[in-house]
Amino acid sequence: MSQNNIRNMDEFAALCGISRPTISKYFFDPNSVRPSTRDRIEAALKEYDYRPNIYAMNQNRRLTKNIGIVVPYLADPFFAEIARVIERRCIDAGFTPTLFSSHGDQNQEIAILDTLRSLRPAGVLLAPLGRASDKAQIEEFCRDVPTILFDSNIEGVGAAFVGSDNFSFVSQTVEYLSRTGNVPCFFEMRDPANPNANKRRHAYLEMMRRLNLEPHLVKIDGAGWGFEEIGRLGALKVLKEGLLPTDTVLCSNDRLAIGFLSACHELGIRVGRDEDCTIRLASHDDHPYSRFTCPSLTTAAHDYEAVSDHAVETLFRLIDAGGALETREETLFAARLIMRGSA
Amino acid sequence: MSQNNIRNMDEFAALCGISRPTISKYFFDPNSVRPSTRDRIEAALKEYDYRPNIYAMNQNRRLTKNIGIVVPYLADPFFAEIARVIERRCIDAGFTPTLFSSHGDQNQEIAILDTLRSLRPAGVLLAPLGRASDKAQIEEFCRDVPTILFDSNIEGVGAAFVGSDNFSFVSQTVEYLSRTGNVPCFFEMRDPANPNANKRRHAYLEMMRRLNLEPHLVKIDGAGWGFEEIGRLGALKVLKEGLLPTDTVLCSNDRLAIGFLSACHELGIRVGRDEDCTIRLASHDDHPYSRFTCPSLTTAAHDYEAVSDHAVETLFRLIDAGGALETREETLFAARLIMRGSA
DNA sequence: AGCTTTTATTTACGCGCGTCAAAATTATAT
DNA sequence: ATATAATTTTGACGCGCGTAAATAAAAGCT
Repeated sequence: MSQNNIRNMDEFAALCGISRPTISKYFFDPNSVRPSTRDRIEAALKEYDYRPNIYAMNQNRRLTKNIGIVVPYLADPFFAEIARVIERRCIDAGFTPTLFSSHGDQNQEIAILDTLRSLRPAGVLLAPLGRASDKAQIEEFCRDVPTILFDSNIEGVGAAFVGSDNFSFVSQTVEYLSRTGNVPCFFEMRDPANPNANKRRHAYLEMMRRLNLEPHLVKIDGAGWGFEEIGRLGALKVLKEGLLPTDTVLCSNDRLAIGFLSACHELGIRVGRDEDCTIRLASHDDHPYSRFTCPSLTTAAHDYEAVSDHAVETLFRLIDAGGALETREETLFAARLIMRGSA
Repeated sequence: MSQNNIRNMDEFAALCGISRPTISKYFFDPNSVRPSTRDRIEAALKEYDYRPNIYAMNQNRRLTKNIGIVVPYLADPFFAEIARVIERRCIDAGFTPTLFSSHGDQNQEIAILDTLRSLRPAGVLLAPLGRASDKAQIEEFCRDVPTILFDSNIEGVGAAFVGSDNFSFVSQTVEYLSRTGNVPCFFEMRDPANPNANKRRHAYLEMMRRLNLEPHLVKIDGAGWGFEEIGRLGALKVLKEGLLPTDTVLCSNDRLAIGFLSACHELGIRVGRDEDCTIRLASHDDHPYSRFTCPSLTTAAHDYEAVSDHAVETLFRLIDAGGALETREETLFAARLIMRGSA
């Protein structure tokens, strides 16, 4: 690699012995030039280490190669993990992903959409905050920018939704718990931030109806995204006051369950399938930490890869199609029951 | 807010009744124009909702308002949290932060630096991978771009380093454990990815020497960033084979400790201070989940806020100073011992 | 060899804004 | 009121690249 004195594409083109428009074409899509030309450019690229100025590049392109990835709460390893996979796929496809986290805050989510607008991305993968989202703003954004929603759906908004099938999650855990032990009650936040929580409650009620079992909802107080602490405090209250209707608890999600386990430990209550255990606990999501809790969590796992891959593929189709699909697609992936120590 | 038909700064300037160079000046720094002018611009801004094209804007600016934030592993909530705080500070100061995660991979880290170069950021806050980093590349990057290292130091690289004082962490935990119980052994990975791990080992050895106690290092196998699983497998091996030299264990970091607790639970070993417990366990970092483990983790806490704030402030000073500080600064913040159930 | 199709070159313009210098205006101080 | 300093306006150029149309060259085919 020689000294990099190349100031612009003109100079690089001269060094290549190839005209600038062709170089420009190459950088937009390396396959759009003849293989022999491509080889010559890439040989020169190796030698001179030139990179076009991204600002000048994106200024007048019809379409940038940028992709926005927005998650509601990055401190949740679940989202960190899914963002990682999506990012990888975008890079491999020649795009430049940028990751944003709303950090559980509506204003931040709106600010991110605003920033994204000015980035003029080819497409956006958006996991909305859910109940806390300003739906009108998101809807307007989706009209302007090709967007795929994931994880958390907003009816009719965005070109497609890719997520998990909440009924598949809950039906499997309910079926397993009720088959192998006592009737499960459903432990959840009173006002869940995420629409998946509501779907899970409905799925629980529906499953209990089908199994001809009496449903019990245990609703706990708390707001925000600190689910572990909310679960812990809620469980402490419920356990201390003897409000738990059954000895089998199904948490709406793993983070609540982690808090529940913590409360049980504080109170000396043993959780699990063993003889000396008084509570069985299961949950949903297969949070990255759920295998390291004590006891490890029985849970229903997202198909991370499938959700990520399908979201990205749908976005690429959307981009190729010029920003609109024929109909709004909704794709849900089934869960996989993971039996561990807690139930 | 009226219809946004404004195509460029010229049109907006015309609507404002203010010349374009002044508008341009305003967008670079709102305080650089007379208050009355600023008010007029901001009134028009409210009415017409214009935003300058960031690509055209950054193309010829001496300095962009971009700041790069790079963390080694975003699926670790510790980094997610610190990134969140740093991001907030940057936005409040009028910068545009962009978050990158190396995902524990050297090639990704290098690719990120490459991307950052072409973003021409005003400054970068970089938490390197550590041992896995390509130091030569990082060094070269730091020569070109004003960079503050945080969390994990590389001697002599970057304009400054901001992190935690590992000796403060370990001295407090060692002192506490040995004062209130048995001699602690030090549980760590054989080849730690992070330089802090080495500093912690040295601090442990030094503290044991000072206290006139015999040190015991327990080194476990494993590579990568899945510390919980590495800790779990290591603990299973050590516990099963009776290789633990003392009943008091000090883990190098919380994520290893989470795995250790998991192993103990699997083996029916009770951890904590109570009579019926056979092991006491403490650790370092105050990982966001450490208060929810069973038992909750006694640990030494980073001063998140102080590290984030000081890193950001140092970066701003660096930017103001034109990209170079007189001398390379190293700032370390002390830990705070957090006593919980595990020891 | 002659034809067609594909690909590259030439030439030229424009994007939206940063920036500069000189002139004009406005605010502040005396 | 006048001088001085601070700010804004005017007018103009350039940044690095996208893109378009006309032309030329190369490749593929018969």
